[in-house]
Amino acid sequence: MQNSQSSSKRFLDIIGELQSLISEQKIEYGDRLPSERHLAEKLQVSRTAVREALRSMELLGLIETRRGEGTFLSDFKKHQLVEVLSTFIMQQARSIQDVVDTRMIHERAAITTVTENEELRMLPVWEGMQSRLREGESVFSREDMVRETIVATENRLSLKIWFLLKQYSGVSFDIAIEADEEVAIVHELLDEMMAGNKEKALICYEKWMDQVEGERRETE
Amino acid sequence: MQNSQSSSKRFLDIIGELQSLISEQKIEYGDRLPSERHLAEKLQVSRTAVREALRSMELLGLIETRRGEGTFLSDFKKHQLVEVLSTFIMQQARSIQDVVDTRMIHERAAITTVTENEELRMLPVWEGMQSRLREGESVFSREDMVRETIVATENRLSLKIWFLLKQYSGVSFDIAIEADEEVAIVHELLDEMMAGNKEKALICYEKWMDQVEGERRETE
DNA sequence: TATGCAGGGTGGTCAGACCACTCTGCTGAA
DNA sequence: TTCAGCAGAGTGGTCTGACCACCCTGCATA
Repeated sequence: MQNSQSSSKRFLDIIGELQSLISEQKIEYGDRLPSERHLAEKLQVSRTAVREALRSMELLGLIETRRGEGTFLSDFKKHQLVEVLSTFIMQQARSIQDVVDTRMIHERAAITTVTENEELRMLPVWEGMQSRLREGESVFSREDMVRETIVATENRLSLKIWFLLKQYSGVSFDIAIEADEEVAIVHELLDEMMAGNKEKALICYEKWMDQVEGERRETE
Repeated sequence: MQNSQSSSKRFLDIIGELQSLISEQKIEYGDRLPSERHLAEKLQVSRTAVREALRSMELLGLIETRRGEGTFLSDFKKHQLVEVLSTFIMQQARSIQDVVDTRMIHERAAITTVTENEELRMLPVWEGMQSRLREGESVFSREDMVRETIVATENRLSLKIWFLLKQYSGVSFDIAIEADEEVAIVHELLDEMMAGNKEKALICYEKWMDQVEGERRETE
């Protein structure tokens, strides 16, 4: 009938038709969709098929169902988002290097943002980190350091993406900063950040990451 | 029974049980799952319910179904990823500003990468852009300019994320670079990039974005 | 006027049936 | 003996019709 998968994947077609219907009828986020029975009749398929499509959409957060009330379009325009993300995820074919590179893009951006913003530089969290470093608290991990920096930027989207990439890249990130050398580098990084030296802070970051990378290779 | 949604969302429970079953029985990626009928019997639910769960998982790319053969566990370690993604997507709570900021993070990173890499700076695409700018070709849009820069970095993941964010941010990006002022800025940006002046290139970029932002506000 | 109940609509679930497809193993012909 | 071809079992895909649990509304009753 249409693309490669053709006969199979009817529920994907139904999802597509639902999306069309939503845009045609200008259904806004929070509005109610037609009932399952009406949809089945309108699309000329069984209620079973409609439900399979709806459940999938629900799992993706596109819709929300309330028994006795109906099915509602979730707010936000997540549709394309989900679509792109899922194709990206499903295709995989992603070289691990891209994931690492992209993760570092977000990390560098956070360092830059903090370093260039005086208010952010004065946050108590940095002092806390340095004292924890000095005292050699093993609870202070690489992940903590980077995460707090991104948190400080207050860009929660970047934080989410970073978190996701971190899991993906499979790097042993949840490791305490203990080795003297590493402690020194991170200390320097923090110093430069708090001093507002963007270039130097970034250089420290690169040094740090190089070291982490070297360590990873050794353990292979 | 369990969390807030309780009675509703049975299919979510089923998904959970399936995941348990998969890990218990050590089903590897590519292996076949028990048939829908067997699962229904094992989990003591109807085949309908099992199917709704399976279709959801299929849409997420966790499994793959082949008529006449069975249901197979997809490869890749998508599970956590999808989990993170869905919570991220479902929660929304995303301010549009975060989206714009994050998009710019990727754009700045691409400019930086190109500017710092001599090989990338020598790509013919930049010359082409400048001549197109000079000749005032309206086919040359803001989107083209930025996209090509990210393409040049060869980080396809970053490109995907950028593309996604661009769609989201709702900025009129598919606009030709025509105004004299804008042409001049982009020209300068390209010049600085090709000269390898990272700082100046980034300053140009900020100038450009400020102008685009100002323009957007005017048309509101 | 205010309370409470009944009915209709909605999603949630189920059993059972049939179809289309794939694989396997048996049967019969070469 | 070998191999082509067919039949059957098993699988996902779809549909029907039914019942349940729940929510809302409006009407009847106190």
